[in-house]
Amino acid sequence: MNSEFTIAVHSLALLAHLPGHMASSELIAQNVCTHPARIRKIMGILRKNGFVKTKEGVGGGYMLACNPGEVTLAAIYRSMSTGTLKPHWCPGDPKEACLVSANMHDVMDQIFTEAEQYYTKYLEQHTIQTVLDKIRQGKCRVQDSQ
Amino acid sequence: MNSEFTIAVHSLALLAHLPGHMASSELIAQNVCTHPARIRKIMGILRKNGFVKTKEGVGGGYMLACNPGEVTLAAIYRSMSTGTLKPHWCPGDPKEACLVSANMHDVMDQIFTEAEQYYTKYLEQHTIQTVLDKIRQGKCRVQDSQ
DNA sequence: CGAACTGTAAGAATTAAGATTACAGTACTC
DNA sequence: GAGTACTGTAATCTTAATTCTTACAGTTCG
Repeated sequence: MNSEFTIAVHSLALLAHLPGHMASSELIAQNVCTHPARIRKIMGILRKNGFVKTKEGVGGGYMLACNPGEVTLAAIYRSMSTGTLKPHWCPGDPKEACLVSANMHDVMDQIFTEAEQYYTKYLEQHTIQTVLDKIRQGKCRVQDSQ
Repeated sequence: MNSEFTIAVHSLALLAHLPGHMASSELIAQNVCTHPARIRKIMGILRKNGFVKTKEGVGGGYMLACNPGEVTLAAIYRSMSTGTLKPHWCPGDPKEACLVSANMHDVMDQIFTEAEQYYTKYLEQHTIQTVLDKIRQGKCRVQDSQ
């Protein structure tokens, strides 16, 4: 799995956290620690799925377009990363005479797909809001350190 | 996630499938479609966890040391790949003043850990035997084709 | 028009995964 | 006890996935 799901959650949580619920790709990128172009790509997917709205041109950026308490991590995962849990490489060879070698790929594929459903079942329990709550009640580094 | 879990399941299912429940790393490697050295590495982990026994020397190889109906995929996953579901890259920066950036890493880490528990909960439902059953009832390529 | 944004794609750089090689150790057989 | 057929393990090479960077066209506002 790549990190697009994590970055999407981070970006949405950040927008929910900020007073105006709005930020440019550059600001989000700094917060996430990646490149603005990567943020724009991910926000494009979130826009197509209705989680954010885009404002182009001067003073533009991304704006939260959903209720943070209603959007689950499962919904975000589904729009970003469905199917990325299973490894890329797969064992066996369909042309083999041995049943195990010939059918292992299909069997494991089915198992990974069903396991992913359990995975997303957990993600249903979290929303952008609950993530934000966890973040806020987490240790406040700024005051702890120095 | 890399493919060690899948290969481990494949190897154990193959051993359970074979009459003598035994095979060399080279035979397994051919069946899985990978290199014998990779199989030996994975079988070493399975041996340390008691799933197989090793016989070195001439006529040696790996032998099933467990009841295929009792060993769940969850047990195999735990010994091979715990923690590999989460992406390697992680967003945010603990040194940031912004709470979201500072704490996102810890929060997502916790979420991925808990989601993995749901994932393995599904894997509890499968054993080497149920995988083998699926393989055997799957379409038999050898007779279908040609 | 020009400045400050987004949208998108191509290519480079980095990192993880997998393949290969090598060789020491073990056990069987002659 | 020498030779053969295995495993155990580590180092290195290759390939593929991920991430970064650059570039530029399109949009909006002053």
